[in-house]
Amino acid sequence: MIKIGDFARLSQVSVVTLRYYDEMDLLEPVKVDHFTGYRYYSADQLPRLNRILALKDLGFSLEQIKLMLADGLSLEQLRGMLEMQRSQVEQRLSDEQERLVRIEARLRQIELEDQMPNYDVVIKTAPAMLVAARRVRIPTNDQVPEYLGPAYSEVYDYIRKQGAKDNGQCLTLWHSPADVYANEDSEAMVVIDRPLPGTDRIKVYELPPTQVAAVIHQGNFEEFTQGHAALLEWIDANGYKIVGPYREIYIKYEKDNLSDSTTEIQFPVEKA
Amino acid sequence: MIKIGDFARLSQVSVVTLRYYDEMDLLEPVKVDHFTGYRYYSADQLPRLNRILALKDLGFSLEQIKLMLADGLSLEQLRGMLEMQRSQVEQRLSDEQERLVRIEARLRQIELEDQMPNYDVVIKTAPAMLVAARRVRIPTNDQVPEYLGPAYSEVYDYIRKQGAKDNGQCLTLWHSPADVYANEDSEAMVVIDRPLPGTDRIKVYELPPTQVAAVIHQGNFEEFTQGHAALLEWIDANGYKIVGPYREIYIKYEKDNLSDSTTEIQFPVEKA
DNA sequence: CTTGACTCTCAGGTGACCTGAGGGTGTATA
DNA sequence: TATACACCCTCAGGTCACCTGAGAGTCAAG
Repeated sequence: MIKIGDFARLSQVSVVTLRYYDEMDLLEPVKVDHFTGYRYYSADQLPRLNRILALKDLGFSLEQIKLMLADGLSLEQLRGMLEMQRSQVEQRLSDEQERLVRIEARLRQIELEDQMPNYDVVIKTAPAMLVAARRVRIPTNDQVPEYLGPAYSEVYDYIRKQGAKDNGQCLTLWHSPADVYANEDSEAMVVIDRPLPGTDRIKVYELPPTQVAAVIHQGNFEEFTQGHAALLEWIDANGYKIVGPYREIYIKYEKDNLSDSTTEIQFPVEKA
Repeated sequence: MIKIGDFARLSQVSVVTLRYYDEMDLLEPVKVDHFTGYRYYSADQLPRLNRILALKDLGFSLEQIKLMLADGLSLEQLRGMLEMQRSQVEQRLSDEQERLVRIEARLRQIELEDQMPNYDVVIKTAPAMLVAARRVRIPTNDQVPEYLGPAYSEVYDYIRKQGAKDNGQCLTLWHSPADVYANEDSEAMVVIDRPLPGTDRIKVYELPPTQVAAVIHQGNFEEFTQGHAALLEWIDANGYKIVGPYREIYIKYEKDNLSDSTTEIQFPVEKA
């Protein structure tokens, strides 16, 4: 008959934790005094407690440990749980490894530029969307407005003519690589909420959900190259690779005040 | 002016999370309608949100991120935080790696023995303790009781004669390696609560706090070898090394019923 | 004017504990 | 025998980064 404090000293587990394990039905004292509520343990309970600690050390939750300590658990089930745990730990391991890579990339960037980077890259999954699109080839970089403008007008007109509605989102897909600025192959798209028939000039299809690396660019379209550079560098430094045409999503756009625009640049990526 | 739901869709952050960031003063809407409580965001806030997400991805807490986003933080401080984070991530990384090793050791053991291992090894720090000790050499393994018994009597007598008190804990230090069972060099110790003078035969000193790998052995002393074997195997499989004489701590001990004893076996270890 | 999508606040939950308040218990010493 | 002191109890509330759900108010379209 060992009082909780002595049992705590023996096992190096805090009194609070022992009470918590009691409450969880994970390790119940051999006796609880009915009048005082005092908990009394036995030396025979140390192996069970040690098993709990060992399993906790392997990363199992108390709930899982309770299962594993219950008798009637087959060896197969036990092995299954261990294997699941192994794969989870492997996952966490690689997560931490990637995190470390990202931290080191940021440190290097600080060394080089003497400031926090201007762009923060985030990985996300762009949702599936139904779009109406007009694809055009643009001879030189400064002709972009002159080609994209009419392309968008054409798409919007078509949508209106079909009696459908856009939901306000529009984006451009650039089929040429990010570092090519001549004869670019681009696609002006407007998101719509229900299917329409397509034509030769206007295609209607669904963009599937896509994992992308993204940055927010604020200001003129001419400075997009900076965002592209930041993204390309990040993608390279963090072990991703580009797997499709990149997207420009126009979040804030006023013709009269182009330098106050906000645009998201998204590169579809996968882990290399 | 973007409503919270649209801002959530743009940023792929849940509405709940945005409200939480507002409450944390991490990202406050540009405007909150005083009557309805509706939050309104601006596209200009996306870069800040992206920075929050990027830093969260590096493993920082929201509290740390708040600091890092506050202006007036020098580049030096920033670099310091990143370096701290790097070392913490490295720590977690090696923790997970060790965890993986332990899981795989357990899986192997299950394959071999077709059951959960009998002993669960835990790493802990044995606290510092003040002891009175009598060191004796024991010719053969079956003479252990015949030598240790008188040694303990001598220590207890000495403590009593000095008018001091033992606190009930006693242990044996084995200076010979665990796999040697002849001519063993052992030390019978009793924990005391205040300093005593020593003699030729009885030494009084403080055992420093020591990191140990430990198992609980239940039953006869003759079966200790199994516990030793389990410990040695674990220590080897998990990349530790033994750095001192091992200890036997008598937790439950009745002369009349030796097979109902409980003993802790502790090997002082360090990471190899 | 209704419908339906959206928004608000507030309370409570998650896991594995820890802290502290307020009060009872057990034993050794003056 | 009184008292000091270490120990034990329960219960409430906190941690972190959110999520769930209830109940009620708001907005835009039809």
